Amino acid sequence: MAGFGDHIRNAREALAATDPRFSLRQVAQRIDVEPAYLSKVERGLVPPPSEATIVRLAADLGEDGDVLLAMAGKVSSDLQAIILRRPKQFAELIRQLKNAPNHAIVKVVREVRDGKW
Amino acid sequence: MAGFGDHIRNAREALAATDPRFSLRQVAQRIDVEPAYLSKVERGLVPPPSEATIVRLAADLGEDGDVLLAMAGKVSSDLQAIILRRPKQFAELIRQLKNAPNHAIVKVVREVRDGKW
DNA sequence: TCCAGTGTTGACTATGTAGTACACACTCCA
DNA sequence: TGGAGTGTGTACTACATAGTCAACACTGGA
Repeated sequence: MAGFGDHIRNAREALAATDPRFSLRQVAQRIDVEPAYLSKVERGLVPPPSEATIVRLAADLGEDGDVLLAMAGKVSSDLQAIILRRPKQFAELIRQLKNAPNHAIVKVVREVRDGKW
Repeated sequence: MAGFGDHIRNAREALAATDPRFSLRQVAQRIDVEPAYLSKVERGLVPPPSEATIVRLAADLGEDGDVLLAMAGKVSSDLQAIILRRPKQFAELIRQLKNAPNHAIVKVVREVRDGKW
């Protein structure tokens, strides 16, 4: 398993290779945490940051917020809020899709988007 | 808004009306918390319990676990686990269904269950 | 050569979460 | 009439979360 820390370190260093603005210290400053903390996060010495910090980090590195949150074992709170409004319906839907192939979910998304309901 | 505490107090007292096994103390004992704590939970003096405790409580009172968790502002961790395996797909799906009418979600559930994918 | 910028170490802290422990007061019914 | 069972008030605790802060050692360019 790649792990949250490894992933963002790799992502950041890839960017840093061509752009000095992606040093650990400068990223830390932009996302408003101490360099020491980001260093520990990247090396997995501390658990992944809070949702808000992960989101800022994802934005800075040009990564997908939902995916980065997932690597940290978290589900975006805006998704949670949607689920919480209709817990029964969404619980059933999600459990139903547990073992569905990826393309099935994508297809459902498309159908809903195209208003086939 | 009804609130978590009010809801379970109502549910418990309704059961207690015909069955003495649903006194606050006896329920507390079965779900393995102190009576004082359950008392405070029911009156909203403390935040709702942990997921595990809510699940035991729901089972004891014959309530829907997902709904009770939702009233506590929590999404069941087994649902989270499903989402976390494919964060992108589920994030898109859920956001797409944010404003969909209830029957649309139910319909999707049915279609998936019936293997229309 | 020196210093600006780099990553890192170790100690510490504030807030939130999820309760326990124990005593108190009331009621009812045997 | 007194004891079993009821709900409640107050104080306290253990652990997790989400970081800060100050100081250290290394490196590359002016």
